[in-house]
Order: sequence, then structure tokens, then C-alpha cells
Amino acid sequence: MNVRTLCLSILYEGDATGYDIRRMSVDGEFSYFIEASFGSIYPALAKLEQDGLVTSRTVPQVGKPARKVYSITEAGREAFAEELKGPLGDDVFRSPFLLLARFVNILPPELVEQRVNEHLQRLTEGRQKLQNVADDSGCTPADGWVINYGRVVLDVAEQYLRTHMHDLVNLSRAKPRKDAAE
Amino acid sequence: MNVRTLCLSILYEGDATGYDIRRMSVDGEFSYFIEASFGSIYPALAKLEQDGLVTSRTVPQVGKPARKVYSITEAGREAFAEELKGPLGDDVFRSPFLLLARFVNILPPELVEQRVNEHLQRLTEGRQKLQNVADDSGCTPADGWVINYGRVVLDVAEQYLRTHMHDLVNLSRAKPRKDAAE
DNA sequence: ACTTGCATGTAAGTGGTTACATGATTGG
DNA sequence: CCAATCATGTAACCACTTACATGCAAGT
Repeated sequence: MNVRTLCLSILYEGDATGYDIRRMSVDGEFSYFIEASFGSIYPALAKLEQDGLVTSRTVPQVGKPARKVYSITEAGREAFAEELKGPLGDDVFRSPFLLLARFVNILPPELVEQRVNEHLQRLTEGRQKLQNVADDSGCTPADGWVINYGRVVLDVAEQYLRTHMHDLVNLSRAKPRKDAAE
Repeated sequence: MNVRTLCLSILYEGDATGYDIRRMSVDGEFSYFIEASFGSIYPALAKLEQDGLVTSRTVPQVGKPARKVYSITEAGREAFAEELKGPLGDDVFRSPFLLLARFVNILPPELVEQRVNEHLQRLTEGRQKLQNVADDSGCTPADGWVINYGRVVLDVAEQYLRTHMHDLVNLSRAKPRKDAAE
């Protein structure tokens, strides 16, 4: 899932600027897919326009810089649909937290406890964010389905952490282990 | 979580070759962290050796090419521990499947059903893989904790999919929606 | 006075993948 | 006989990030 596809998926549901797309991809509005920066979004939109999959119009504003609003074209909709029809990539889950968890035995228990709490907070925030998206914005039934998927997963992760965090901290406290190697 | 750190984390628990590390990162043996290819692993190991964080010895084999077995050094263990103590990156979850789910309305229901079943199978395989790791290999209590975390999350995802897949397919069937834009 | 938000864009750098090159052995 | 597994490594390429450049307005 590259930035190009991210842009098309957002434009599919309504016009937006590069700035909008970045905001949506970062804070909430569906960051299941990719979290892109300006440096990748602007060139992607330019390329998309070259390829005729989107069009743009510049809307001047008072005080602020002009907005360059992009709209998806019919060709763009088709290209996006075709891409969705292609073979699906694997889901990716990468967790620095779980890496740390594997090595609690070489870390001070206070740090482990702190990291656990940080992670717990992030999970809570993530759930909150999903809740907000579900509430205020006009999201489709399919969006609702996806949000609920995210919600149940986040819930169970949070619950597991809450009920088992003590085990992890204890594992860190009892560290009779300099490693056995080979 | 870069390839460098992946190598250190694996070597921390025992010697391995570049080939081993790739296998471990790809099929099962903890792919929560990163899935790396040869093209990144071999250079990373070479760099690590230059930096004195690992050492290597070449073990000739009959018939097969020689294995270049890497071991972590004391400096390597320290460097890895220091990295773990640094601030944690965010967990990343990227799902091409959920992107498809958001757009079921523009896809034929048969394809949606097929993709759902594929995804279901992957979830089941993932759980199976975790189960295998938990069973056969000598994994630490902390590893067990991580595996169980993965297990509960995978379980709930699978359960949600099973009980709600029909809603998704139905959303695809009932598609009175060419989009409203703006 | 300073930071944050709005808004677009470029250039340099990084961290990876894919494809290639090489080659013996085993299993279907 | 062909494919896969074992095993190492390089080179070309790609996608994305970070940092930079610019600039005004509103809030603190």
C-alpha cells in the first residue's frame, strides 16, 4: 500500500488537498493503511495528476496560502478499483513494544513498568480516536465495519495488557539470566 | 526497528547465520518485529562485525556452502540493551485487507467473499504458527508472554471476522452507491 | 515575542527490496 | 529433469523520511 493508493482512497470519498491527506493519514481518519509525510504526498499527487487520475484547482484564501484542491477523475476511480481487485498484500504488524517485552529480563523493572504504562495509554488513545471517527464524521457502513474491527482488537489488547502487565514486570524483577547462548 | 536491531535481538539468544536470521524473521519465529530480506541482512551483519558488536566464524560443510556463523559480543549486548532503553517507536499496523473492506461497495461480492476467506485462512495460519513456536522451541517466559499477547489478538480478530463477514459481503451486494463526493 | 497552524513544495539521505550471480544436493 | 533448499553476497532501484525554504495569521 503506497502513498499513491492512499491518496486515491481518500480522494475517492471526496476532494482534498495534500495537507488534508496528510492530516487524515496521521491523526485518526483511518491510519490503518499508511502514515505518510508531505515529502511523499505532494510528489505522489503531482504524478497522479500527470497520469490523469486526478485533477486540481487552486483555491485562493485570504491570509493563508492558496489551497490546491485535488479531485479524482473517472480514470482514477477505475485505476483504484483495479488495484483493489489485485492480489492482497499481507497485513503487517510491527511492535517495538513487543520487542521490548521479549527482553524484559535485561531491563530495569522501573523502565518496564513505565513503558507498559506508556503503551497502555497509546492503546487507550487509539481506541478513543476510533470512537471519535465513528461518532462525528459521516462514515459509510463499511467504514463502521472497519472501525469496529479495530475496536475489538484494541480492546482485547488493552485488556490483556491490564491483566498481565504485572507478570511482565515481575519477569523483569526476577532476572537470574545472563543468557546461555549457542 | 531496523534490520540491524533485528540481527542483534536474534543473536542475543544464540548464534546464527544470515540465512538463519532471514528464516526466523520470515516464517514464524517472531515476525512481530520485522521481515527482512537477504539484501538487507548480509550488509547489516557485515556492518555489525565492523563495529565490533558481533564476531563471525566460517564453518565449512560437506556439499553445502560454508556457513558464516555470527556471535554477539559483550559490546553487542550492551548496544542492544541501550537501544531498548531508548524511547519506543509506535506500533505499526498496516492492513491491505481493511482497505479493501472500506471499499466493498465498489467490488463484486464474490471477490469480497474470496478475500475474506483468504484473510480468515491467514489469521488461522498465523495463530497456528504462534502455537508451534510456543510448543517446540525453548522459549523464555517473556517469549511466552508475547506469544499469548499475539494469540488473544489473533483470536479476537478471527472471531470478529467469522461473526461479521456476512455483513461485509452483504454491504458489497447492496451497492446503491456511485459516491457523493465533495 | 514565540509558537502553532495553515499551505506548498524540493533536495538529500536512508533503509529497505528485487534481481542477479554462483553452485552443490536432495526430493518429487 | 526440474524445483527447492542450503548458502553468501552485490548492484540497481525504489519509496519514503527528514530537513529545508517560504510566509502569513492567530493564539498564548
